[in-house]
Amino acid sequence: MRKTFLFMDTVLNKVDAKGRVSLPADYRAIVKETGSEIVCYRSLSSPCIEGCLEDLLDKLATQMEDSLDFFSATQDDLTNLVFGDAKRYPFDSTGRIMLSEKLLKHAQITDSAVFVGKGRKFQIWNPENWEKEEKRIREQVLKVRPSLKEVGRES
Amino acid sequence: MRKTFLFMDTVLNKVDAKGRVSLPADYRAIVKETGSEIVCYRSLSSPCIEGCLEDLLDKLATQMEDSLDFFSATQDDLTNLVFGDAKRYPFDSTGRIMLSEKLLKHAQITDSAVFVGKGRKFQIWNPENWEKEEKRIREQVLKVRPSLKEVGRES
DNA sequence: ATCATGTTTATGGTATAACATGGGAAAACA
DNA sequence: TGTTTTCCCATGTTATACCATAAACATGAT
Repeated sequence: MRKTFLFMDTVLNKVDAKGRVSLPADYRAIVKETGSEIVCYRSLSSPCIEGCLEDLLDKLATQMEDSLDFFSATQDDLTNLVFGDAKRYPFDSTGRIMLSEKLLKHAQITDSAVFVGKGRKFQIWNPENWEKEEKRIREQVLKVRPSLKEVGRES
Repeated sequence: MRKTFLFMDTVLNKVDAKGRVSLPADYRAIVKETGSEIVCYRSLSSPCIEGCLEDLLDKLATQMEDSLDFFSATQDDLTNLVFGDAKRYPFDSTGRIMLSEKLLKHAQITDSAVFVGKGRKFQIWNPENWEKEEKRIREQVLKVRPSLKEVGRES
């Protein structure tokens, strides 16, 4: 069981009529090596699916248990929101997960999907939506931090 | 025995004339793997049934013993209510539990019920009531704490 | 570079197992 | 003995596991 792992890269895969899609091989390796499982839920902020290892949500559950008391109203709302939407998505022997209708609809995904690494988490986007989103993010970043234009150039 | 136990997802099941309802398969797996039992009681704050593993109530009892708020009247009353109301709900070979008239009435459940995951706990709602409740939570949470858009992101 | 070869990955199709749910028999209870 | 609860079988549906092929990739030799 390795200590560090990162969901990375951007991978385009097909989604078949049953909603099946191959989890990128690198992601599968992470699941195997950590012994955890993939959990997905609708992103609260974007029209995309978000995924992470179950370990991360378990950590969140423990934090909530410890920081807020058993009868807290805030805890009530939060846990409903987060865990009511999340669900395990195990992959079969060929490496595919089956996305639910709810998730596909939220992300406007029909016949193909883009996996985007985010470190401890990843996102699954409709390809056209992701193209726009990536553009938006790049422009936003350069607006806020013009100095980043120089990043990566050998000078 | 697995490392993490999280009640998740939102699943709609039918309730038959006898008050029987299938416990979601994922929940049953948790019960089997932990060797604990499902305990249900009327929610103190909402018109719904609340459930968890017996282990969790045991933890609550221990917390009350050890608490510096040993004489907190409120905590005391709340725990009394829970333990006075709680009861084991074992499931049969087909995976169904039989909800009592008391619980069904409190949650206004008749012919169908929605299981909502809450991490270490879960809730059982009348479908229409849950629809309203989910809407309320989403609006409430995003209004009060916009930063919660970041829930689940590593901080 | 180009080609050949073996390996991993993606994807379509299908068989199998698991699940939810209706119904009913046996057991417990009053 | 009537009522309730528990247990088990039967069925349609759905999800899962598995097989087969095709595409992508890495590797080494020419």
